[in-house]
Amino acid sequence: MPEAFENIDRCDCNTIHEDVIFKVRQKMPQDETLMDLADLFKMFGDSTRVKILCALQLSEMCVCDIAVLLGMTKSSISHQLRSLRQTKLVKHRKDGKVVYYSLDDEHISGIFAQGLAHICE
Amino acid sequence: MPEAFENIDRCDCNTIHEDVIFKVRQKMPQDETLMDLADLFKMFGDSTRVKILCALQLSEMCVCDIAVLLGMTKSSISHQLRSLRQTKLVKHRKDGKVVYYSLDDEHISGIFAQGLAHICE
DNA sequence: AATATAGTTGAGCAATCAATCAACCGTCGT
DNA sequence: ACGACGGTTGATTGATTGCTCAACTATATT
Repeated sequence: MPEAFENIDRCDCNTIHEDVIFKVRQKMPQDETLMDLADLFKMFGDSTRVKILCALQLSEMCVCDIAVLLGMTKSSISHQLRSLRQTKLVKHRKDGKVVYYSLDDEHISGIFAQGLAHICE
Repeated sequence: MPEAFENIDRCDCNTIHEDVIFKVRQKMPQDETLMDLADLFKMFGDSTRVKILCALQLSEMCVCDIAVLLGMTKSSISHQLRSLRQTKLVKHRKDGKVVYYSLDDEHISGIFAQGLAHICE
């Protein structure tokens, strides 16, 4: 039994196209990469975070600014910014009491553009 | 009170940078668009769906093929394919008993590429 | 020192979600 | 007609998740 079918125990069906499975398995990125990719896109999969990222694309903003803009509490915004910080999508600088957030990745606008292209098909 | 602060009732803080909020609010895409965008990226925010999309990028596959490849049940794969179908990310053709799935969007590879670029920074 | 404001944090809760299970449909081979 | 197989579906369940609330830190003002 070739290595391509090592997972057959957890699967409830027979193999139909051995060649396809073998070829695809060889070319697939490794599991960890795809997990990281999913975790990244998870950040774009919530409307609040999308709005925050979209806003920061237009201007650096403090937590209060974002809260007023979206009509939400500082707390909820702060929680989301924490996630975005951990995923290295936003960065922050402190000026007195105020914490200013801005984008920390040049790929974000590209990801948005591709997504919008799909929406507006 | 300018219209830029119409949401101030749901917010628990004073406005700091009126000009920034006003400018950003004018340039932001409308709410519905951003909701749709989040719904799209939600599809990329799960490792099983990412793997399915990644596999279909390499070859057309039937449900059993994908199940064997990922070591999961037909049922769980079928459930995920249903979501991907509804979001117009994959299409299917039937040949006898077998249902073949393939990508239905040319932007997917672009989205993947941008995401991977962020991962591998 | 006292107060107010900007922001963070952890616990709790309701909603969302992905895998499981069992039942089912449709097509093929006999 | 029957059984086997590929695939779908709905209900259930355990886990994840986003917002709220309350408590807290830190900086600025008086």
